[in-house]
Amino acid sequence: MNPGTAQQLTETFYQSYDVLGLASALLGKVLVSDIGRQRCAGIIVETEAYRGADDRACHAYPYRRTPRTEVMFRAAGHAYIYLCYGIHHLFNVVAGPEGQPDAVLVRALEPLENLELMLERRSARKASHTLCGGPGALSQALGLHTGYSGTSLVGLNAEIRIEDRGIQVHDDQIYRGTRVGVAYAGTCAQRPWRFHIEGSPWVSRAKGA
DNA sequence: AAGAGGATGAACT
DNA sequence: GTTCATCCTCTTG
Repeated sequence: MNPGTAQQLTETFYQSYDVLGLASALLGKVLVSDIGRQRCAGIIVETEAYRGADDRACHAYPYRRTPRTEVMFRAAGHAYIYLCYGIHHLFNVVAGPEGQPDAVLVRALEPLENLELMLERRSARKASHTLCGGPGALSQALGLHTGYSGTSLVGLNAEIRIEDRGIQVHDDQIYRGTRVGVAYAGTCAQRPWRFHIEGSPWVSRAKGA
């Protein structure tokens, strides 16, 4: 695609990867929120994969349906947003075909558009790696919250969407390691299902990461 | 009906 | 490095 143009990711894009493939394919893509007539955007630099079939760290393991996890059973390309520790709204992209409860957690963004609004939402004075570094932080910066869980990321009217703006990320630029904060998941915690752009200063610096 | 615990972040020392 | 805010969701009784 031409540099400078923005191509919204389609249903076909989301459907053409399994959850691990999508987690790495989303690196370098641009997460856009168009909420309250104000647009914010950031480049996805860190993700984690969660798989309902066999991953104890996934809320929907083992294919567990609850009102909250129901969204993960939908087709790829929806938002799954839930509340963590009573405070933080964590944004995920549903992956896999309908009936397969997989999702990609977006953990960090490089701020790209409308830094003013992000700073205001975060009560911050200047941009640093903490502005969008961490799943709760980036959701707050973009105005994402549980009220948007289940919404589609596809289509002209999507308030939350992901775009390809021609940023290339090669495989050898992708760091792969263990996920953050999933020690309770036993051996699943050792799976290298966390991905981030090597050397990016915008990656989260969570404990145990 | 009640209780436990969590895919975190901020403000401390 | 440590502490703790804060409340929803799920499990159990």
